[in-house]
Amino acid sequence: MPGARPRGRVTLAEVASRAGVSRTTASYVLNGRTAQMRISPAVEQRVRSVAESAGYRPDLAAASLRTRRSRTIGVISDHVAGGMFSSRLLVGAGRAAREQGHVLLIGESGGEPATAAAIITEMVDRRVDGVLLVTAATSQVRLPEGLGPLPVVTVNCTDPDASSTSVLPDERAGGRAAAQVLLEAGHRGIVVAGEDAAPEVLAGRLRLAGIAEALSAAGLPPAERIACGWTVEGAYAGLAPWLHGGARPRALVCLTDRVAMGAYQALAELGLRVPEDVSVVSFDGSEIAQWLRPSVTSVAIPFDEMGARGVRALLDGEQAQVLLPMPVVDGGSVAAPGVRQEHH
Amino acid sequence: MPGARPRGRVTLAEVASRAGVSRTTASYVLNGRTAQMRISPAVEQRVRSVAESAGYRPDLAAASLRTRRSRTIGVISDHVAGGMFSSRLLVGAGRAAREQGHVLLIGESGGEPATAAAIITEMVDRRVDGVLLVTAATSQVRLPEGLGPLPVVTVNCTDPDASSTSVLPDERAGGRAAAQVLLEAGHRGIVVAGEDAAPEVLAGRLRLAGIAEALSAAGLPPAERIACGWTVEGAYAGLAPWLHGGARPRALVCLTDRVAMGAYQALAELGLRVPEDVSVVSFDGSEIAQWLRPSVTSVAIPFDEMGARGVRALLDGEQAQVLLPMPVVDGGSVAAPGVRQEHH
DNA sequence: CTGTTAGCGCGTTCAG
DNA sequence: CTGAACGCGCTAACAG
Repeated sequence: MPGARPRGRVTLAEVASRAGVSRTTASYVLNGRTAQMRISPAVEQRVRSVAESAGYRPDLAAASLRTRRSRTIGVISDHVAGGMFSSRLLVGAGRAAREQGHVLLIGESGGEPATAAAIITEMVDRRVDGVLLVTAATSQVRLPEGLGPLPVVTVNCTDPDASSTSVLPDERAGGRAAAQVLLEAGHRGIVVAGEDAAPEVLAGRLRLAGIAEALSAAGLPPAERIACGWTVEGAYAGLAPWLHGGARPRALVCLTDRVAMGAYQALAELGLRVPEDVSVVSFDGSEIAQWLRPSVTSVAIPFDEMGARGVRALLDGEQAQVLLPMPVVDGGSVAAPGVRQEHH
Repeated sequence: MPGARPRGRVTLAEVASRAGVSRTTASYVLNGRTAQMRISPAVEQRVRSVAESAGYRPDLAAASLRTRRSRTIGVISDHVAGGMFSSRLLVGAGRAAREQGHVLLIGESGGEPATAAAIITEMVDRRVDGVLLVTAATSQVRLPEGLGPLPVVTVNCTDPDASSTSVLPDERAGGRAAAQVLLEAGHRGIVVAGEDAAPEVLAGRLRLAGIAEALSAAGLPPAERIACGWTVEGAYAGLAPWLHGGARPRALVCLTDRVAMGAYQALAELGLRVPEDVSVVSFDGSEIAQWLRPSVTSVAIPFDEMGARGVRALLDGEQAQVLLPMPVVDGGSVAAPGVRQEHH
């Protein structure tokens, strides 16, 4: 059929008239309500094929006006979009949203409450169906005002009252897993490098708790702690003097991959090899872990999955605190204590 | 005034009636069309204050139905959201969009044309005002179908006909800048590590061209090339044998920060120090550059700015190929050739 | 049973 | 400065 180019958009009225039915009937057919409306299969078929061949797409603005829903989910984050790998959360969330015909509206506050408030206003104005409140670091956040009765799921964070549904990595189990990797390799004396200082950041605390649990369960004393922040520079600055002072750890748990990178630098400076001299395990499962030489075994934050689960929880109206497992990504940084290689 | 809680939303009709005017008048006032409609200042003031105190917010779905605009921008990317630092583009784009009362609708195709098509459909259905087509790597892309007459700005990429407005980093000038840093430090023999192989990736080619230009302008012969991909592993695997074979470069340009990281690993293995033995400059300006020890001087991709410029170009209807400067982020990886430190 | 008429939702805008 | 129509899909009430 020549000249049948689908120029412009086709309205429901047009589909209806071409199919020789009313808008109402067309609407019911296309929304799958033929059963309760007892519409004849013949009519249904006709409407469907017309809609199909005309490339009919409902105008979501019009539908939205009526239904007060927009098939749109708002994602409000502090530093997720710009984050090194937390941004993967957006990928998982986007995929899950698309599977249900939804789309993501994003807004990054940069940690500014005023910006967050502005973002919320914009999203509410656009009638988002729900909001994902996301943080780059596992933490507690106060639910911002202005969301009204909108469904909210907090991802990688909880609010103080734990009143909302939340999706979090199981950091405590992750901590146990990290320690377990070293224990199973035969290590006994484990040193932990990293900070738990920032009071609103939960990850450090929980990871430490998990490590402590695993050691305790194995009948071992608590691990030695080297406080050295969360960063590459901090880790190097904290560990280098300690090592220069003669410390010779055999097994090191770094609380983030960045700390592991700083640790590698400090160890290399002393000529200590991974894993021959020191076994290392870290957290986050970021690309950094794989880039180190040898790659470091890391307990991964499942950002992708967190985003997807957050969206599903939102759309399915789930009411729960979801704890997602943190998979151990094996690297080449762990070995049995074996024979200690001596050199200077 | 007690009990004046702003429950639910206030409609324009309500504002109008409270102010004792028609919806029309209220609409004109709130849209700033008082001048052309010759509305009295008194009425204007009254409407404004009522709207303000009632916390009036227009229903964008309704407005959208009429105006066919949504104050929403679609961002369609391949691997930006999950990218290590290209995700910063979303931050810049979001900020610029918000400044103009717009919001970002994102969709990541993962490089799948089918997914991209689905995303486009969803965005068109939601009447986005325009689309930012973004790639994580500087490249050429064919404009996808289905966008119809929607304004499109390509960011970090161009289409083969260069028909659309595009925003790109000035990779060629960046290449010149990288070489310049080494030339100004007094280096003459420069080696380039990295790949230009992938035909659709422009960055490598342009960076190389810029480097060649700078060397040529300085009356120097072309740089030696070590092809070793774009990755940490690739760079290490490519450079280590070369160095073991006795090569002793004094100045190295790495085509990405990841290559620089691999280069550092290979250099360290040979006991070659940066910058005493080898000066290193790289590209991307990612966080990796700062984490290396010493941090590597890197020619940065201004992702943040690219996102912002892309949005502005879209909203202002700009028609041009924008080339953004790539700032040199100084690190501690460059020194004068000076006295060569010998050791093994 | 099968399908239609009619009005809603809310801001915008043309003709008064 | 106002009345009324409009954009488009949804759905309660109703007729063939």
